[in-house]
Amino acid sequence: MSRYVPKEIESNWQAAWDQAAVFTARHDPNRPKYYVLEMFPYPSGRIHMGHVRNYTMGDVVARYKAAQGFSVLHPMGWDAFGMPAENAAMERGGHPKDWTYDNIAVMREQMRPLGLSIDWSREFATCDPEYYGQQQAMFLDMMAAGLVYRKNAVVNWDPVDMTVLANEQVIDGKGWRSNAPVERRELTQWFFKISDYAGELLAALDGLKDWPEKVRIMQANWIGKSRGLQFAFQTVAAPAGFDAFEVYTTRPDTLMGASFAAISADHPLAKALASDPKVAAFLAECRLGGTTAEALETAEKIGFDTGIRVRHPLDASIELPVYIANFVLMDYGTGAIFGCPAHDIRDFEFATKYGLPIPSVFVADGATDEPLTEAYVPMKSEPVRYLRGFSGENVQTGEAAIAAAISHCESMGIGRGVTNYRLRDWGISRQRYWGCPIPVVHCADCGVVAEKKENLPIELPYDVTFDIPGNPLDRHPTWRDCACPSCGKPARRETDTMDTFMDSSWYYARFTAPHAKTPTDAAEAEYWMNVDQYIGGIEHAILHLLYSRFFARAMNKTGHLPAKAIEPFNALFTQGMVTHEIYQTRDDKGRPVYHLPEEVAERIQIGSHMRAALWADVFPDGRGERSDAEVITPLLEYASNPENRFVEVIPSAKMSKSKKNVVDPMNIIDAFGADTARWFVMSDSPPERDVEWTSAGAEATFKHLSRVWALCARIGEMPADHIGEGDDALMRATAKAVAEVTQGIESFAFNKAIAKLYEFTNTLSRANASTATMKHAVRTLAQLMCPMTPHMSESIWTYQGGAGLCAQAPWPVADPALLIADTVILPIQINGKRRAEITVPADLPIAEVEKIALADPDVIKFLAGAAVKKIIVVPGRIINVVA
RNA sequence: GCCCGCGUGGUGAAAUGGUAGACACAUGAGACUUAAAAUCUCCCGAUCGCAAGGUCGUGCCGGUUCAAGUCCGGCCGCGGGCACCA
Repeated sequence: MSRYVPKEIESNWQAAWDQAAVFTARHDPNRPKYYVLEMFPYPSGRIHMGHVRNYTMGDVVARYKAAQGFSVLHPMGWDAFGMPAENAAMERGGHPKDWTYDNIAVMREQMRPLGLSIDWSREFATCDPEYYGQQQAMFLDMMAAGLVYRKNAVVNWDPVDMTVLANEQVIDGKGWRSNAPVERRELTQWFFKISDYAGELLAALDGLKDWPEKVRIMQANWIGKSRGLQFAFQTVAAPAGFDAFEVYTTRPDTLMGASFAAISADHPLAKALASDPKVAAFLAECRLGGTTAEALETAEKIGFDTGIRVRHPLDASIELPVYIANFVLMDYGTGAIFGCPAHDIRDFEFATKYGLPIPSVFVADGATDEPLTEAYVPMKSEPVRYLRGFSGENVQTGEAAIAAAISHCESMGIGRGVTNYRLRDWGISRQRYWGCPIPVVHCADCGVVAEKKENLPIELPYDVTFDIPGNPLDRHPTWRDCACPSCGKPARRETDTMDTFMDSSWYYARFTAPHAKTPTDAAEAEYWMNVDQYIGGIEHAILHLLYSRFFARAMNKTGHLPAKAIEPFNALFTQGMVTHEIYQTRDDKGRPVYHLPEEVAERIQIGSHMRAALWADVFPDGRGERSDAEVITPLLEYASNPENRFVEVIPSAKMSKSKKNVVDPMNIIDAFGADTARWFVMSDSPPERDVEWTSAGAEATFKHLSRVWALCARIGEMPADHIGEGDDALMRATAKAVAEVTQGIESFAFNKAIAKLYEFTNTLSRANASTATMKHAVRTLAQLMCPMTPHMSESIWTYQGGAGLCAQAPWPVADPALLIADTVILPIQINGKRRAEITVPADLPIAEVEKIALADPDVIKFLAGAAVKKIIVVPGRIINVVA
């Protein structure tokens, strides 16, 4: 065994694993299965450090579970549809399909040298017709099951690019590409009835014990359950057919504070009034501006008095004006509200603007009834004194009063208690080319007709161009024009494609039978589902994970997944980002200029602060071939002159091309090997937290692995008959390492597992034990490191006489007897301060321990004659003497 | 505005209510070397002390407890999610 040169071993071991088909997932009914999945990548072009961290984490779990005897499924694929491919075609020419598959080829080749234990035979891309054809089949099944429908919806429309924009693509009210002002447009779109499942998706969150609490809370907030009263306002002087309209409120206890009613600009009553040009003009005004959060926040609250009045449901003598208001949403509740300015900030603003009365319903307990200068909105659990309404003069909390108000109204025949959800139906139509075509046909006679299943997949045509704005499918006559599947007459294919979130909502199920002629295979799904461990970024906490949970239910309803798979991910882990410093200088106008890490010289400490300089500033003719020693003096000289230009170092920033702080994993693998990259991203920081990539850290990792390598070589050269004294101690240390590393991996505390491996390595390198014990210890070390550093582990394993492949060796088990210490060191506290320490047999009775403790000279010294009031002995832990 | 989470050395971080800072990075000192690199050894929270050792110390204030980084209450700061949701 010579020097540690990763390049010489890594590709060989990868070939050995491939040859032995070690990572092929096998449906073995006699073994428990384990399905570990990392969120599959978008083929953007190159892999980045975030991928390395994500897939290494999954790989550690996969390799560990395999060593434990599980039949492991660890697949990989590509989330391959989406806009970047079209943008690339528009900007650089070429075809989205070619761009995508080229990227996939590059990234697959970049992933191979990482040595991941992936079953590549199951690989697919969502843009493969074999995949999206099955997705179309499921769409038809779900349509037949009533889970899909069409309706009009307001969207952000870019009039130049002629396409719908997602909210994220609207910047300052303008299209991100075209820079044209975005319009709100009503389009007929396809929707999934996810709202039907709102209650179930919320309730089932409680069962997801192995999901991060944070993600469950985020989903619960997103689903947004509320309980309230829905009732009808009887109208006065309204058009025919509008004798009444429904409103919804979560604060029915404030009903006596009503001073107006307001309806959405999209409300049927508003539309009925639009024959009045003034109303029509107001509605048009409401439609201006985007639907983004930003646009809404800055938008002024405006209203239009319709002249219509409604009667207060609790007191018919009170008449309230009806406004059309731009802040009332049609798709939440009933699209109409009652305004209670005294106890709602927004209503207060509105009432003040339009000079409406502001009657109070309650005041803070103990407060006097004074006119309000701002809305008084107590917490639901805050006690208040009711002035008017259902509670009389009682002091009550909002929660109790709300419940009382609902039952009071119900008993009087005014409305009913209703549960509402914020979650809206999932709009999946995209006016885009590079997505899964929606398999329906529009026929003049038959209407919307589902495509026949035998015609699937409806494949995307290749002969399209992106030189004109809009969806190329719309102007592709031979693809667009087709025969009606029902009557055979000429008809028009749906040219919208599906939201790419559809593609990622079921790929985990497809991996269980990637080549099946149906979307899934019942026997395979039964064996492999659910995903036992899912790993990915927190950015998918809501949309992807919620859609997948819904889609699994929809697949179950249409017979594509067993009932046990309606929650497809048993355990979820959300990993942090890999960050890196940003190096910034400023140009003459003070604008930031970013620099690549390799442009920046090592930092020099001058006095109390660190200074970083650009190589180019220190060596105007370039660094050339200067050695590290040759640069240090010029660097020091440069750094010591504060007149010089220095680089501002901004730590812990997300890696991004524009900030030039991206570290290419390929460079790291070239320089140090995959094992170093893998070990580094798993060490130091807890996996859920961000980890900062530092070149010093990477080098230190490489040095450590080199030390392990050298240690292994040294043990390999020990004479076979060497007898040492430390056998028992080393056996104990080995058992302890096995227990602690296992515990670390089990609990996703990879940083702690690695800390324990450092500790064990240090112990082993200082040990003087017999050759057999040393060899056993180093083989165990190789096994424990194997999930993180699989290549090096194989080399050590083989060199030390391990049988077969380390990757296939059973995970070591610690002998419990070796984990129990004979003696323990007990610190002694006196009044809570540590004063002494005693070593006693581990099984010594408490009474004996007390005796020894009280006889200890240090204890006697610190007690200084004071009487002992109490002595607490925590066995194996600590002794506290209270005086 | 509402809902979460987090504040520990120069840095990344450990710590079932039981010895705060494991493990590692950086810095410093030393060994080896003609020299450098590499490698190895030691120190490394603050403060007082020659030392032994003492005192203080987990954002701030208070509480519970024999014992609090950890539990409870109130502040301050940072981060994340949601938001015309009636």
